[in-house]
Amino acid sequence: MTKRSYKHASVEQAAQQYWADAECFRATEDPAREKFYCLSMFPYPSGRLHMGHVRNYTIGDVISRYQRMQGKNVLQPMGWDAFGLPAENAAMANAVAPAAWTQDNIAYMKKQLRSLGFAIDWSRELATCEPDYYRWNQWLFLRMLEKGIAYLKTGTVNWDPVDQTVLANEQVIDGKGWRTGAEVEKREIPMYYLRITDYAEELLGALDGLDDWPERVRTMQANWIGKSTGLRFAFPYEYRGVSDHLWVFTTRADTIMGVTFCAIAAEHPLAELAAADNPELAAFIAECKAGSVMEADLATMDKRGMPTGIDVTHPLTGESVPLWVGNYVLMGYGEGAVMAVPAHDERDFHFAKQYGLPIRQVIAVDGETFSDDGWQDWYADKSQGHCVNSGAYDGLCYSDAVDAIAGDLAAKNLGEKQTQYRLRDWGISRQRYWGCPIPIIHCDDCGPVPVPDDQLPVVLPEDCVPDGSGNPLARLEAFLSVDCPVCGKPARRETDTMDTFVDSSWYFLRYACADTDKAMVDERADYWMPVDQYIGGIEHAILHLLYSRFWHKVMRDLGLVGSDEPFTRLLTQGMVLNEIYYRHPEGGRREYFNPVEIDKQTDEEGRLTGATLRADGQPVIYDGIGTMSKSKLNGVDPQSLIEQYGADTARLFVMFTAPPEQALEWSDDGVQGAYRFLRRLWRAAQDHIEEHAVASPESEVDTGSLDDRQRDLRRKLHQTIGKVSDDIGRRYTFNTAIAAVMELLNELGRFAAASAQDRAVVQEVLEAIVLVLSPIVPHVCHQLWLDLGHEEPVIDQPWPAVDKHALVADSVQIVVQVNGKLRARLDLPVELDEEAVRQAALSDDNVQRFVAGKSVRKVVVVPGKLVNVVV
RNA sequence: GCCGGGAUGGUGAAAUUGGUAGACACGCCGGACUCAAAAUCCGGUGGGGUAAAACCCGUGUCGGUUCGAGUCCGACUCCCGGCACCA
Repeated sequence: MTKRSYKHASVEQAAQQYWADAECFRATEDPAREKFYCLSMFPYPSGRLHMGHVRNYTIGDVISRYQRMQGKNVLQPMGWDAFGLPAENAAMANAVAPAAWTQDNIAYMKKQLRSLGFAIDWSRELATCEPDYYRWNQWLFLRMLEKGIAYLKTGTVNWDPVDQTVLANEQVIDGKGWRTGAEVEKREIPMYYLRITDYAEELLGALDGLDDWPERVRTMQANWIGKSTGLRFAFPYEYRGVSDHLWVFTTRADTIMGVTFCAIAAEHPLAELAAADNPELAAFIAECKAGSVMEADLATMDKRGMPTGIDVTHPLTGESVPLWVGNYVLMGYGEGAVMAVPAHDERDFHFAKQYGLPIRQVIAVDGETFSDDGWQDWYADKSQGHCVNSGAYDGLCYSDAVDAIAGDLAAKNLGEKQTQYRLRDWGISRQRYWGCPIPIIHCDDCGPVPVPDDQLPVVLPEDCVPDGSGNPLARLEAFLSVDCPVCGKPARRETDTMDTFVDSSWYFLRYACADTDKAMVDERADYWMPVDQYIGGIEHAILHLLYSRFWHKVMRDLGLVGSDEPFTRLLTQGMVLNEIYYRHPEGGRREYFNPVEIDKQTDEEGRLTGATLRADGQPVIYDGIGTMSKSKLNGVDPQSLIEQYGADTARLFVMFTAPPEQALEWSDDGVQGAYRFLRRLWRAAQDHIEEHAVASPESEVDTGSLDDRQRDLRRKLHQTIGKVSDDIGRRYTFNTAIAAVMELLNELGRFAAASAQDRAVVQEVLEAIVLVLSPIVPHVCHQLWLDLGHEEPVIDQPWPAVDKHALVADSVQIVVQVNGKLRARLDLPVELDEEAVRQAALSDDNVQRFVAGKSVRKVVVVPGKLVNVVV
């Protein structure tokens, strides 16, 4: 029976059946073997896979299968980041419990993942919404409370005054509540925080050791931690007969003599005090409390302020300095108060111009003239210049001035040098239902009391349907009512749940020992950890990856894990982007539409002029392109692609279309090409097998008696093996690896096999192609490997080796340039020395045309590559 | 606003260490096969120029370094990601 045509459905089903029956992907701890832990960021079960998932998990699968062929003991697990806001939104929209919605989604998406043939050990599957998992969030939280790493303080949240509920940043659109359209307010509430700032120094310093992380991620984390050394110092003041100090922090102590005012946040105690008998100021402070808490909003709003009427005293000059309330000063940073030096801080400059406050130059740069008409960048450049108008400090450079000023303030007990971090402690309290309950009981007599370990887990009731106004747990008496563990009196449970980043900060440890109910992690975690390769979207470069590092170090300090860092090598996948369309009905919430439902109108140059919803023909708003997300409904479901072309084509296409780190605007142009390639490979193999079987197979290539054609093909083959090994193993440029194999297959197509030796070479080429493609398109390679005459499956084969003897070539192409412009290409024997190459280049006819009549100033020879004649 | 990244043919992209710009594909054009279509195969395809070549121009914009710049440096434009409660 011949297998003339490629039937992806049956090929893929058979391969997947084989892997399942043989339990190929079940990983077992084996200290004798080198382990490789390959981890992809687990998905949020939003409903269906989107192309970003397919890309992410295909990358992980290619690396896993490649490492397996390198002989490693590979673990590739999968699970579900199952708590989160979209489940509550779905509950509101469809009146279905988040738990049921989430379980349905998991079941569907798991089926989709299985159909893609990923080499996943499903026996370790977990979901963060299972009590067996989240009880350990609660357990570790209690350990953190004991160690003082977790603590209670107030934090600011977005408050919807109509729904009487806390809003996520995502639910605030243009400063208004997404459902009610009401103007959002800030509100202070008690929250639990984790002292990530205690680990700031280690989190920063250890970035240097993460050599196999992308440079950009390390830079972003370093900037996020934002270490700066500066001066914390005080402006003494007297107000209503009380003497006190206004403390501020600055990194520019050298400009202290240029202070012309100070500014405090609206929430600063001094502002409240001053507002007590100043209705205008009270109104302004109330105004400052409107709007969202998002930093992007705070940083882009109009800078506004109002004087408090209080004067503070400059600690060095004794001058009176007016104190303002500024809407741009954040209570959460530093002291909630800043010194303002309009001449040398751009924000202060514009604020001073707006309110007519004095601007005093105290730094000068030779050759530059200061003018308060407009801002110039050198005003704030601390790398040049010296102090002026600064009395005793005149002439000093930045660092000398800072030292001198810090010394003088320290002598007066009014200041000290301080290291400051931009990083803030991690607030984990969420006023939401679908999350891990915070294990605290509130007692009128005893205050907040930790739930005793033997009462864990605090199980989240699963039959609630949130309605958008507050947390349904707060109305659930069966959950709320509990006796105080300390005094036994009736008390109430905490209703806040944990930030879902807690769930995702340690799930990779749990995969190593998902079945234990005795402990959070056991000794198997130390076999698999650290993760050798972590793969996930670049959008997680800071928060998730920083929180995980922090959590890991806390667990290390509690003696639970042996490693310092969780992820050895990191690959940050570029986002898969798609167009975004929405409508915004008057007074209602935004309604998004999937791009496949949209008809676009363009002008003759292809520019978008309008867009309408196909269903009703009415216009929709185009909102640019952006990441595929549940909330913007612009995801592309891979299902139809898999059904039409098969998993291998889907995998090949996403890996071929762009390098993994690059962002990708979604288009399925080119899927045909991937499918065509697999069919060509299939037919090339089947044609060969038929012929080979008929004309007595001579399976071994006799490398001692090759003709030129055979040698050329084998050279191309071994060049390709070398390139693909480097592209997959080191560079992670899967697209160029695939292109190299395509070139090889094209060359094979031009090779007419006549003799037994020809067919042996063809067999060698086909086997190598199947081996190197098997991590990318494992199903078709599984079948072809068997068809090529092997008993053992390709999954258990070692990666092919380069035959260095096959790479040897007689001639090399040398490029000849004249003044850097290409003028000739010469095929020259490889053994030619530099002088001979120079002569050959100069004597070329076309080179002569450009050299004739001019004098040769210089000849640059790059051996084996290029000659550049400079005239 | 701040931090990080990106921009190369009609399209996705390649060029790994400063050394041939556009590999490999998609699309399109032409041809073969076919009663016809699909599929498949062969050829062409950055722009200008030529009978064909030669040659000229060309990697977001402007400037610089270099024998030589897509690649390095400076300034800018636009797009994407993150900004602590989307995950």
